[in-house]
Amino acid sequence: MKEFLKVMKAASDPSRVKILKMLQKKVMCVCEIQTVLGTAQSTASKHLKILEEAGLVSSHKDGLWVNYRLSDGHQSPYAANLIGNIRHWLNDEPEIAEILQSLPQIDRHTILGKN
Amino acid sequence: MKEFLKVMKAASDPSRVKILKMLQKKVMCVCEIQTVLGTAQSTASKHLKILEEAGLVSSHKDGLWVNYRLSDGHQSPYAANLIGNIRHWLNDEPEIAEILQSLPQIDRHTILGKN
DNA sequence: CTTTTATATTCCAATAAAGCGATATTGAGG
DNA sequence: CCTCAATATCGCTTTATTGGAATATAAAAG
Repeated sequence: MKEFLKVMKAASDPSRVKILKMLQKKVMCVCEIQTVLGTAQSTASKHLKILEEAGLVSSHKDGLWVNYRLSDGHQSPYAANLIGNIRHWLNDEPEIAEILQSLPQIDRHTILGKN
Repeated sequence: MKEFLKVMKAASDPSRVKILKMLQKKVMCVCEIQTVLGTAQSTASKHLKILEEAGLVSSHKDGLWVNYRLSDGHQSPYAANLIGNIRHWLNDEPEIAEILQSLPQIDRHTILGKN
């Protein structure tokens, strides 16, 4: 039950839904996600933690960066189901479509004015 | 997006999940649900409202009683999906199994010592 | 039209969640 | 080592959510 509730709870916040939709397009680091969401860095990091603990997202370090990607769902059948469904859900929501369109311009190396 | 969030939020409370699992077995009135959950009447009523607004449950009056049943999901594809999946989810959770087993003994006419 | 019964709603207290700034951690590079 | 960059965690405030008691509504029965 707790496992199920974690997934539902993780999926019931707009910022986290946006993150899931972004990660459906590409692997991203925290600073990229933070930029797209327009939140503080700590906020983005916390959302990612919640998603990861629900089994919806996985991370792995690459030097200073932490890359987040959609989970393959092996941790939780509930997570697996949601990951599969959300792929074709919400794509027509203006809020989401706009974000997805902006993704190609988001690059970790140009975020803090480097390069 | 709001529609999706409503469904996820409705499904992220243990009492509401229990209600969904109960209604999978039979149509129930508020006082029966209240009894099984062991909560105040207002609490049960409020949970049912949240479930109904998410499109997960529907109600219809029968005299003084209000009968609640699982929705057919036509209001929301997200609700429809959850209703379909939850049917075979969580059945092995002790917390849920116990409730489901107790359902046959629950009857609105005997709840307040009447009969 | 008053009373009773099942449910809905309102109000309030307690708990949880979200956001942010500040600080801590961790890894890379001098 | 010392510093810098990316991320994580902590402390705090604001806002939601939950639960129950009390009250309101609505239908049935006298």
